[in-house]
Amino acid sequence: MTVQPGRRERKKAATRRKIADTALRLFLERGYDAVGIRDVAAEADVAVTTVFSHFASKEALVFEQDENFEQRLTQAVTGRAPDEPLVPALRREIHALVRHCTTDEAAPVWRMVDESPALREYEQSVRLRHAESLAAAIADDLGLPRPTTACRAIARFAADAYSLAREADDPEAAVDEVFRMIEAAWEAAGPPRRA
Amino acid sequence: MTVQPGRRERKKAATRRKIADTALRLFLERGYDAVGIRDVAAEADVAVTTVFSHFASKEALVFEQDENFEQRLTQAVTGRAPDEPLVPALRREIHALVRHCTTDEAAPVWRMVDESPALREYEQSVRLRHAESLAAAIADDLGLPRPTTACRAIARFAADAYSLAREADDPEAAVDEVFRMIEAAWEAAGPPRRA
DNA sequence: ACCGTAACACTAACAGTTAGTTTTCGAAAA
DNA sequence: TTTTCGAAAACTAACTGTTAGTGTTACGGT
Repeated sequence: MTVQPGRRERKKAATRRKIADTALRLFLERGYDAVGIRDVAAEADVAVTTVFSHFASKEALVFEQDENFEQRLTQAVTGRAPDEPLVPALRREIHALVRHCTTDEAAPVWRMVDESPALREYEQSVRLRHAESLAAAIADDLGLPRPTTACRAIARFAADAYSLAREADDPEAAVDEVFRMIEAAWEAAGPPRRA
Repeated sequence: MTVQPGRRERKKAATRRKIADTALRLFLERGYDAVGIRDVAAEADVAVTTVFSHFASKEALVFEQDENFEQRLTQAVTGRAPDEPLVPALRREIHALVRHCTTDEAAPVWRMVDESPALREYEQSVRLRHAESLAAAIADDLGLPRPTTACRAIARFAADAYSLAREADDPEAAVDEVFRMIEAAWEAAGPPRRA
């Protein structure tokens, strides 16, 4: 029985991790722009094409864990207590995510992102993808067949909250401030169509 | 007197326009990805480096007029009737912009944008820049020294409205729907701090 | 033991972008 | 007019991310 992933998949995962770790280390040591894909490949002892078979682009090397992020967002909606309203649950999770980004461990990475136009642009596209997933989760939670404009709007607003908070002097306060606005927007969007 | 721009600047502007027009024509004829910068340069009868001295990137060739767009947004705030509230003025302008994008003249360009990941990503960064300008205009309108988080949030929400409307089945209705939410968010953001 | 296939390597190229340098030519001083 | 200056554009030549094409290895199921 192959309950655990076989050696093949373990090796693949190991290669992937080695590439990602090496890349992040080099980026932080020498700067994102100063490190080429060829440098990463050489240091990780793999071929350039192998890097691109694991990651779609150079920027993707930095946002390796973004699926984690996405799942936390959607689970904040789908996995919340039955009696907890939607928006506060979302607020709590975004709070946690923002706090996580300001960790000493994660801060240098985000500083690097802020300093590189290419990475900033890529992060936006990642955020938009997350907003789409979130919109789908919200629609599902409401029993809608597919995301309405209101669902998508709230999801984008939440993504904006995250983005603005990261740039604010007091990130946590910014989350609260924007979420007061989102709460009002959500109520104005009309009744969640239940009962 | 050199009231009108001299021949030099006219030639420069002509070169710029020729490049942009040629590029857009080729992109629409053959598809964005199928046309290289070298093709554009050859067809416009300029050197490749000249293209990049006028436009920062290949994508920028498509969004040549984005400053126009930006000005219309900010002027909707700064140039509105003295008694008109902020959000409705913004709503009107976004309405007009969305309508403009669905014009027969502009539609093929936007279809091309929607089909190219690179262009979509670039458009997001343009939109974010516009949102920043808009936030600055809003802050200025309120007499604030610099954009608060609430200003920036409303500006982003407006940009989201534009983006969502473009993707919606009924763009104009989508603008109205999202702006009902924005209106509520704006009121929840607290009193505009005057009087 | 054997075969299919997924992972990876290698080569070579393409496309966007930039640096460095030189030529052209309009604009204003002389 | 002539000279001179500077910006615009050309040309060359590269660098970098990315991909296609083509083998080679070694795991996994038979």
